[in-house]
Amino acid sequence: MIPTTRRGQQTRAALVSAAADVFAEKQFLATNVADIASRAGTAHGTFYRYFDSKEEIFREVALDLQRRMRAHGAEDAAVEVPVFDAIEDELLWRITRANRRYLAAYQEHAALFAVIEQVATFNDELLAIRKEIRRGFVDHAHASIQRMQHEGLAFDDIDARYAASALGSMVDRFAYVWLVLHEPFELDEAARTLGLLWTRSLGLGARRAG
Amino acid sequence: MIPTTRRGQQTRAALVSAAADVFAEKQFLATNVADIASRAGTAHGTFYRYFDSKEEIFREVALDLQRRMRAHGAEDAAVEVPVFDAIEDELLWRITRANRRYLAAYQEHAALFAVIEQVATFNDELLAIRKEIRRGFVDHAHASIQRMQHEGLAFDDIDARYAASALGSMVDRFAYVWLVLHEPFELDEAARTLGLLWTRSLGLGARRAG
Amino acid sequence: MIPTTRRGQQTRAALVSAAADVFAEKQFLATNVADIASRAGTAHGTFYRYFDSKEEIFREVALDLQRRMRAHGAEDAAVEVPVFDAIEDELLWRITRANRRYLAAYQEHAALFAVIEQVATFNDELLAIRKEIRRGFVDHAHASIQRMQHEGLAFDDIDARYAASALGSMVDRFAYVWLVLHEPFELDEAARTLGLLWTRSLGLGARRAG
Amino acid sequence: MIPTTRRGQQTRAALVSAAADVFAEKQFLATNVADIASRAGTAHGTFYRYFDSKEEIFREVALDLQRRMRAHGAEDAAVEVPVFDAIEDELLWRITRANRRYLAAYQEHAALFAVIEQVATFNDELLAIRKEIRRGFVDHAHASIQRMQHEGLAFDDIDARYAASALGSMVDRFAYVWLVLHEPFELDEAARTLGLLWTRSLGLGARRAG
DNA sequence: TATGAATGAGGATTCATTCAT
DNA sequence: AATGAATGAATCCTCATTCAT
Repeated sequence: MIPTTRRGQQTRAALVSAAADVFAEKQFLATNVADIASRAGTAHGTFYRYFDSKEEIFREVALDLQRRMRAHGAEDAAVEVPVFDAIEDELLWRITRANRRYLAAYQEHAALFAVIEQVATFNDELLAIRKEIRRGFVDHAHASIQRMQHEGLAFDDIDARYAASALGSMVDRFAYVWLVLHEPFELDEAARTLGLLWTRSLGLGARRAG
Repeated sequence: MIPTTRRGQQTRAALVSAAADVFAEKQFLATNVADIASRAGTAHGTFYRYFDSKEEIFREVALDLQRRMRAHGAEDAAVEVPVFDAIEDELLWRITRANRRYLAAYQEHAALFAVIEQVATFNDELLAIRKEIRRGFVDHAHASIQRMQHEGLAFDDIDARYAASALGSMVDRFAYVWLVLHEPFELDEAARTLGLLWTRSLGLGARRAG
Repeated sequence: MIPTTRRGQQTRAALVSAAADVFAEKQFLATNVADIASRAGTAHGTFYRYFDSKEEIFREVALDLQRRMRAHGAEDAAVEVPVFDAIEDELLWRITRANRRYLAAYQEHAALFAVIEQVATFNDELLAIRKEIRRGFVDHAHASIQRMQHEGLAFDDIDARYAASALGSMVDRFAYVWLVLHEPFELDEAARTLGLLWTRSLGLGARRAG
Repeated sequence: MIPTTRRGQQTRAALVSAAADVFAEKQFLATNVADIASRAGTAHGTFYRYFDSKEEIFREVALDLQRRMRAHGAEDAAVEVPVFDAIEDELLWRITRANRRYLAAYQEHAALFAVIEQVATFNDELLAIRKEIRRGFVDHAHASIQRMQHEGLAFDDIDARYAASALGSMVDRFAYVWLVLHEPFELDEAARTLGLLWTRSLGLGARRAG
């Protein structure tokens, strides 16, 4: 339910914000509505004025994150592109930058990503949102690979959809292993490596290392 | 607790087997001990003669799977290696085969993998087992990449550990997206594509598509 | 609380009217104050400006119905009485007409009667009102029977109070079974049958069917 | 759920018995599961081993009552019938006895009847049970009246179904008014009066008071 | 060893009512 | 007078685990 007065809006926002914190701290299962309400400084019952259930507020938190990630991507797109000698250099630069962006966003919200990952394993609606977050990344890759294949810049003996899904998974899961499972990696080196793996696997950087 | 009598051993085995079925069907959270016991044809209380908790029997089921996967890999290693013209051909063949093996195992036990993935998000012990299953795959890749780098067969401008983790994630997550999230892929094409992406990203198949 | 301004009176009336509708639709327990307020087009809090509780507004609705039923009876009493050959004919006519009136009123407000019946089972005040509605009918019958016994028109081997209660119950409960429990009956036939049972049971129509 | 061991059966029986007591004392709405469990001397959770909800145990209590009433009727049917001068005398005797039986049973379980009446106003399943209890009485009356009409013992200008329902309602509601609403009546006089009203209304005792 | 009954902590949700604006 | 936000007590039900036989 959406409040009409300023006071209501503040309360609702406080609940969403508190929920994001608590979910990040205690994950989904260990979080209970009472935690969220008390963290937001409201009565237990007030929660139910705005949300029907713990699932619903979680959805809101997850959608917020999705929205912020998209906004993040857009603002970042305004960055000026340097001049390159070769098209392959530019592609490597672009891909590395996109991966870096994804990793950085994951890093910033790692705890929330971890919970979303968790909830997606037992809640279909959240699974859909999780897939949605992923899709933006993968669909974009799919289109890029197809374009590069047409332009003779990428090997055309592989299926672009398979490749996009696999390479998307590579970045996505690498971030998870790094930031949620805490295997020790480092942002710049990760972005560089993933960029190289990505471009070389598609053939973009083929002559470079020859 | 490990039973001494034959009857006890049968009961215990029946519980583990029933648990694997029920966990695969209803995931971890929705499964309750009563389900497992009744599926095993024993009384509810009997469960606690052999296991301390739901977590413990799950651990056993997960370890069983891990054991079977390792056995699978070993038996498969006995397959005869054909004669190749070039070392790159052989590497592609080996890597594709390893990936195919992983995908096939995942396919066979997809439901259980999905549950392990779920439980690993909120249970540290299971997370360790999950990492263990993953490590076999990734450590092997790490060693291989290092060896290939030393032998001049792979690009040496990337960190082998980063690459192994990333490529391992690629295969692992691809399997999840395919078999748990049900994006439509096909085993042979998947193994072939993953093999090509893997080898090319490391430089092994560089000349091939030139 | 009774409002002084015209606006207040309108709001209060809107609440009572809305309450009657909602109570008839959802019975008492399933009705909540928010329903009534929103049906009346007022804010939730406004309700409590005029009524102390859900019970209180229900009492008002019930009393309204009682008032209307009495008015109904009164207006009906103005109907001209035809000329009869025998006193028994006239009594049958009067009793049938009274029963018909009660049944018709019940029919018109069946849903509300049903709720009153419900609330009377757990609320003493409403039980009193329910009895009140009933009493008008039964006391009148009691007096009539006594008079007829004195005049030799009715058997005097039965207690008028027992008989009045029993016969009142007969009509009252018949209406409930018909209109709330939905056993299929028909108004005219019902009024005729009840009238005959009533008069004969008291001896008024004894010779008639002999 | 039905227990297999003696111990379980005792617990279940204790719960049903406790429920009957508590329902009779506090009616349905004010009764909560905790009351029943503690009255039965069991833990709260034990209740749910045997019953899914408060509604379900109430159904059991109500069905118990229904069963006992039927048994009551049957055993009573064995009473020897005296010799009468006239058929009307015998009918009056039989009807009075049946009414007395119904009133006595109601008297014995008045509190439970009251609750069943209550629950039937908001629970469809209980309403069905309530109707069932009533039906035994009314159907029997319906058949009797038809038979008496065929044999010329009862007026045939009224519909037997209407009459049976009305007269059944008369007895049923009289009992309620007496034993639940506590209007002061007395068993023997009530049975006598109801018997006379019943027979005379149908014409059976027509000459008697002539 | 097996059985099935008993336990009781724990958490979600509702809604009549009060309060601040 | 009206609004709608806030309150929090009350109660149901689940289920992992323990116990008595």
